[in-house]
Amino acid sequence: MAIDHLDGRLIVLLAREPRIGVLEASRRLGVARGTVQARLDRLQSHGVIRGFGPDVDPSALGYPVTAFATLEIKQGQGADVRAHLATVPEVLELHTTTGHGDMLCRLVARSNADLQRVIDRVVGFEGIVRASTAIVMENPVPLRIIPLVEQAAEDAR
Amino acid sequence: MAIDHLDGRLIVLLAREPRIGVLEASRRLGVARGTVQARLDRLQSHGVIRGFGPDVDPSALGYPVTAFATLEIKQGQGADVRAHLATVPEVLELHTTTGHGDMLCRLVARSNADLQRVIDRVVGFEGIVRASTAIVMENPVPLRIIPLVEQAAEDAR
DNA sequence: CGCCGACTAAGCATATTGCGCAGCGGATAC
DNA sequence: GTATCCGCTGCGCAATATGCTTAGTCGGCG
Repeated sequence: MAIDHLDGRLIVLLAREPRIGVLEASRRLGVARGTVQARLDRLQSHGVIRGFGPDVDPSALGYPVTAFATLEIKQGQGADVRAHLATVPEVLELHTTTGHGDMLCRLVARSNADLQRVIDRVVGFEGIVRASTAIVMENPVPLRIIPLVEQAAEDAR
Repeated sequence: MAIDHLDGRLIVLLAREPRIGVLEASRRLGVARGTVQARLDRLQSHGVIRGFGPDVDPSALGYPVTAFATLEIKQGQGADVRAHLATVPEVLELHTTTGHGDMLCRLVARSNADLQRVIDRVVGFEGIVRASTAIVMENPVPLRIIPLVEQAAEDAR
């Protein structure tokens, strides 16, 4: 779904100041409250905005180490491996990618030593042929969406 | 910061039903409103909960293609490359990782053809020696935090 | 034993929400 | 040209939530 300029401003506003409500947003955007409400409903029902879940920082929870693991899977074992990885809390996300029928997953751990435990648990499963892990040192660009929203809103102009 | 069982339940509740307010949360958890308010304040001030930003779906915005690019950087060019990548809206996140002074970034694009444009823009910068890209086909485990929160709350028990 | 921190329960003024209403363009179809 | 539709506005209403304060209770800890 395409978004227009007002949608873009609304999303950016909400991203920057999530605590504000519909009424405050309408004041900031200079439109009627009903308009903001209608736009929000539309954005949510169209799935552009999935929700407003709390943004939890794993490092504040005691998991300061992040890593990405590339997994090589034995043919035909994909579904089993997925189910296995879904049971590991430290697996924050999992993608299947082009390449060699591979998967890429994001892991967190309590320490570098703990990462070993996590990796052992991840790869300790029949069907995973090989895993190569890259530990994250810095995160210069944290997961963001604002620039893309602005781009999309601009395109619709 | 360690979280206790009530913190864990609160976070999970908010993650599952973000629209509920403090009062409703206190009803669901069976505790007083002031308690929920105090817990929330504490979680936020300690950075466990960074905020409640809208969860935007790039594919609904017209960017259905996701890819991960591993970048090899020329020595000493790290800072410049970071600044460059930060200007590309399609770069949703960027990490520096162990390995070969490498970086890993998440990209989105409007189509596979458009991905070529994005990659050209990403690597069209002096300082990037090589890039290898993996296109995401499926996302069996979307970015999640609930299992980790439950784990952390359990550990504190 | 006394203190302290956390939780409960209640109250109050204010702000926000969800909802419906009529009116008003601008764009579109005929 | 004109009828129609759609989105936005501005308003009002009752119901509800918020921010804040107070007082009382309970358990742990030095």
